[in-house]
Amino acid sequence: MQNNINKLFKAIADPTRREIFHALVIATSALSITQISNQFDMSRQGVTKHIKILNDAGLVQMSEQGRNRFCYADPKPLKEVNKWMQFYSQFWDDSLNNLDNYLNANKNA
Amino acid sequence: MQNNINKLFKAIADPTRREIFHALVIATSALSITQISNQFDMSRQGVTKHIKILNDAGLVQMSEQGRNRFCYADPKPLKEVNKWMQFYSQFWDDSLNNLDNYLNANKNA
DNA sequence: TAATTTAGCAACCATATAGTTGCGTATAAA
DNA sequence: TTTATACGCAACTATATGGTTGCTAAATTA
Repeated sequence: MQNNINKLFKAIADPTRREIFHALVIATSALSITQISNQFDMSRQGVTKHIKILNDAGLVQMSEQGRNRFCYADPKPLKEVNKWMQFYSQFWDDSLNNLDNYLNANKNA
Repeated sequence: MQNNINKLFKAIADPTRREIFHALVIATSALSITQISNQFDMSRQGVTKHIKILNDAGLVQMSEQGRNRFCYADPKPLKEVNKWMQFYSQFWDDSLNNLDNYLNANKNA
């Protein structure tokens, strides 16, 4: 359906998912779905859906223990996003990259 | 409706928008809507919508000249995404950040 | 054994998203 | 002046998304 980088960008596009991810990153232990839900003003099922998307993107890993499913963050896939951005970082402070120059190059359009 | 960082993450979440943005970044001149459309298998209106979202996120700037609207990329807002990621980068290669450690910390859950 | 807790699954809902077509209008070219 | 081009606006469509509730089953606790 979708390749990894697409899943990744989609996963971090939602603010609630970024919050859940953040909560897991700063947590000192893996958290169960219920534990995560308690931190958010949302039903357990809502959280479960977000967790699934984060898991599909590789940003959250799971470990089943009895009736619990402990979740923990794995930020490694973000390296891919970082790689994507690195290409554009060369233009961040590029003063050539401004209106005048672009438009001058476009005189005969 | 949405703050800047949310607009930004949403804007880059769509693969077509990332392609349009990329095309503008590597273009040697600003491109009109029609010129961009010609590079994609999509209607002009479809491209216009994507451009609007990129523009709202600050990733694309516009300059009207007669009947043309020239678009050029502005990667600066991506700095914000980079800032977001920097926090998590400290955990990328953190060997403590693995299943066993998390679960050990969770023994009495 | 009975009650409680954790969580999955399915159905449902409202809204957002990604795309289209048709049409009108301003600008530029013949 | 007529024709062609670039573009915005509006309406429409299909599907994705973010959320809910209700139910069932498995695991744990009393």
